Amino acid sequence: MTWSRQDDGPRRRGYHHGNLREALIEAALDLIAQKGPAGFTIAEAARAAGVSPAAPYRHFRDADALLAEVALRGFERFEAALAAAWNKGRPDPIRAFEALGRAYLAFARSQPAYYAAMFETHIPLEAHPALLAAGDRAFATFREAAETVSASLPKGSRPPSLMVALHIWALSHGIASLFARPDPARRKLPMPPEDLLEAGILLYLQSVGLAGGAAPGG
Amino acid sequence: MTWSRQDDGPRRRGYHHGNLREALIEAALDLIAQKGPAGFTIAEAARAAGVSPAAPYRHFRDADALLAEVALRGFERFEAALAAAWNKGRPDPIRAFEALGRAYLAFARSQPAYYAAMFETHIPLEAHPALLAAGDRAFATFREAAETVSASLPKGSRPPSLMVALHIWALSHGIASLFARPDPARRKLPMPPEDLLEAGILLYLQSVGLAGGAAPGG
DNA sequence: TGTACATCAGTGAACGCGCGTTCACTGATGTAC
DNA sequence: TGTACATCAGTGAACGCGCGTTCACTGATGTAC
Repeated sequence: MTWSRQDDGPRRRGYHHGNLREALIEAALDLIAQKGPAGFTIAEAARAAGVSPAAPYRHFRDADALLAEVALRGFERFEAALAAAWNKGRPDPIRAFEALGRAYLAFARSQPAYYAAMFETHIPLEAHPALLAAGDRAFATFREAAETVSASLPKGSRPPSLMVALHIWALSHGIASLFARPDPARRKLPMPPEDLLEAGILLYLQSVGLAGGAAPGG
Repeated sequence: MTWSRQDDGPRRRGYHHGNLREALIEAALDLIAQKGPAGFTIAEAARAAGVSPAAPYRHFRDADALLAEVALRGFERFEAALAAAWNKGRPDPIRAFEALGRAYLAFARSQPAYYAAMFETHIPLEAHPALLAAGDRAFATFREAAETVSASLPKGSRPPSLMVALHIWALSHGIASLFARPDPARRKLPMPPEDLLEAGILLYLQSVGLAGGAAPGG
């Protein structure tokens, strides 16, 4: 027996938590993952953080403010994941674009709590400009990819790169939401969602003259 | 002054409501439209229907059962709207396919409560096979459209019509969810979502050889 | 280095509220004869 | 056509519960001097 602490439970702490803000965000993520974005309350997050129900109000005005913070961090991670996948267009722009799409699905699959906070909480974007901006930064990777790919064409025949970016974003988002999210309401597919998306991106890029090669079979 | 009733409020009724099941579904739709799918309770729906809080339990086991019924009806209406837009491929398959996409967006725009119940309530599809079936029937219109359009190509060069249907469904769903739904979290576009989707469908169909003509500008 | 003090971050008790759910009940409706 | 009776679809009161939020408070931390 030693005099040092022997605690298994949540790190014993003094009167002050020391890191409550972070702990609440983590707790919110856990709760969202378990019960969906609706099944989360300030009180339960406080309980999970081992703190009185009044404590969270020192850090967040209300539940929406906490959710908005979760969504904001989600967008930041999302942006990082997308940028890493795009990898400045290496090894070549078409393959990097496909990797970008796969990263979208991978995020929806592996971070369903973030994904739900980002896309299903109906937080008014006008009231949270930081959230809107973070979403735009994530989308910027699609824009950059579209521009890079587009630059390979002669100037006169380039499709509007904003349109290309929006189309591939929407396609990725649709496949992620319908087929990739780990959710009891997810629909089953006779193929991996990744394959479906990859084929879609390739076909689409061909149609705007940005990729050659034969259409992928299925 | 007459002896006939003069009531403005909810139709005066006797001890029995007579149509409570329907009234509860309508009330649920209203509540979802006002506060999102989470801001709906059995108690409030009962209140809206002018009935005691215990009455709904004669018709629905719990809130989820009521929500599932709303989603089911949503899919039925959705299917009807999509089938009407497709109109058996008239005037010609390509234009009918575009009309199908527009109908998708129109539904998301004009029936946000149904749309939310159908796609955001996370009702386990395995526990509600009727719901899954209704969703499949709605999707069947996309399949039919893809098959019809595909049939215009010589047999050897037809793309898999299931793939085509899934791609256009996902694209429609992504655009509807991100840009078309009337929602405080909707993102703004520099163009009508309908135009974005129409261009996307046309480009995609071109890429699989199913539509000719120049790419739409932007 | 020590001390006084301001500020910060948490406590815990309390409140009103609305929800889900149950229960024995009762009024209305439908049906057999 | 009438009557008895079963069934159905509501009532309303009650319960326990957890949430959001507030309040005066207090322990801990940081800082000025």
